[in-house]
Amino acid sequence: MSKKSQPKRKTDRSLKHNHDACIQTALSRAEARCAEEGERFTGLRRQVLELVWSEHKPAKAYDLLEKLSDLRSGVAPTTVYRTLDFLQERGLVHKIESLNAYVGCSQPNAEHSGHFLICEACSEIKEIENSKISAWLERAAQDEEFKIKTETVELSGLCIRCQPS
Amino acid sequence: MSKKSQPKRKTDRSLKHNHDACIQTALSRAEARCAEEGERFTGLRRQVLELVWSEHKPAKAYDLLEKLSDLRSGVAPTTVYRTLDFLQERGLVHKIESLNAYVGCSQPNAEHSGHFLICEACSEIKEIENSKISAWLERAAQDEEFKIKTETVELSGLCIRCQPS
DNA sequence: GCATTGATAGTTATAATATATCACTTCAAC
DNA sequence: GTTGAAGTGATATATTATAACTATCAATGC
Repeated sequence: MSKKSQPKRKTDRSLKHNHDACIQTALSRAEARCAEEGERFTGLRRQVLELVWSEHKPAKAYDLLEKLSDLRSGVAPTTVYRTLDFLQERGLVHKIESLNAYVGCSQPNAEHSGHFLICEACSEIKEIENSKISAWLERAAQDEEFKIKTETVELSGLCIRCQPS
Repeated sequence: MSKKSQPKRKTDRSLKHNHDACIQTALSRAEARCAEEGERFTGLRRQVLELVWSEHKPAKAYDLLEKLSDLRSGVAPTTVYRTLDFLQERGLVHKIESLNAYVGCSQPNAEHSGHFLICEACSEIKEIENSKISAWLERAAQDEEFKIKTETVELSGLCIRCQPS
């Protein structure tokens, strides 16, 4: 509600970034990605994605449901799950399995699974773009002659801001 | 029910191993581990662990509930979840987050999180003991100065037996 | 023995998460 | 403007998980 001007101080990562810009970028990318695939980026889909992106924290389906209900009528669980599925299939959001919750993806791309750092203290989630991880995991799977299709990698712990100094 | 003698042929990994031995080993280890920690390995705990170990496939809580009901009376969801929690805390079972299901752990040890290969075709789960994985992940997290406490690593795909040749 | 106490298990109720199914609407292509 | 597919609404229900309270068991000190 009161997402207004962000602080002037931006000297370290513990301070707020320009999150409105974050959201706008995500929405634009989503729009582009849907266009590429010949899919419609409807009002409902935009609203849900915007809600998911409202923080860098996992959004629970039923919380989205509640917030979405303030924006439009006739919202049921199906509405939310269907839309999240659509967004997931296009790599626009990821499901965090260990939390039963959803986060926006900054690298829209239906292929990648996403690897996450989840802070137990502040709930912030960071998607890590470490291309080596997939390579490593594939190597490990190779030892068992296993063919990976999707990777669930969720690392819980403490982010730098929440670690006792 | 009909888990009797295993096949004589044991030339490749696609064939059954001596799973009864598997279960017995798991139970003995569990017993030992509880003793170490001064915890009681009660009949209920033994039964649940045995059911979890009945296959190298993830067991759903409500399936365990049903099977457990055949073995004793007064079984409710709480019974199962409570017992699974106990077993999890001691590293005797792992929860597979992406499936909401549980598997037995062959390296009873409260510390390790477990890394899994999950076959989408046959459902078999293999826990991989690749100590390098944790090291790699920690290195990746270190880039973000993130302190990992628990790792969820679940790789879905096709095991060697289910890959089209 | 047996009373006390903490751990274990039973019981009931309900919360949280997710899917199935069918009907109605919208939109774009023809 | 008709039509067909995609999108959304609406209702019902399935699945997964926890809360809160009670009863029982089992180890311990007396």
